[in-house]
Amino acid sequence: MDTHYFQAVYDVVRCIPRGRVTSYGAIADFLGLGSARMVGWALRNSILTESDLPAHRVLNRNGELTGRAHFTPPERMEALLKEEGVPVVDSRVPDFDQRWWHPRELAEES
DNA sequence: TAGTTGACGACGG
DNA sequence: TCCGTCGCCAACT
Repeated sequence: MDTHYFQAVYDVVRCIPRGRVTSYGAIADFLGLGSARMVGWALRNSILTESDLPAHRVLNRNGELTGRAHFTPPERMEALLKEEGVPVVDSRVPDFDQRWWHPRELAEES
């Protein structure tokens, strides 16, 4: 598969700090993909090709774990977040605002 | 080749 | 504030 932008998405996801989360829109915005759905596509594909990717740190803009259905088992996404100290209530991160991380911080660091 | 789908988000009523 | 609709664009059938 020569979809280079998939790799770009993986790179960003891999850089998300432990205990922090981000949204599909933030990644799409940072990479200039134009659509958050592209990020969803990349992440769905990552389940098959990038098993070590911390995809559980990517939520939708409401802080909901909309992608958990693609994990095996689905509870794994929630478990991984809790393991990192991120509270999950009813498939959602209550303090999403405070834990939200924008890829822009990555560019500012380097 | 064309139509449908999808782990989303912004906007208008 | 809540809900429905539309746009985004690549992959799949």
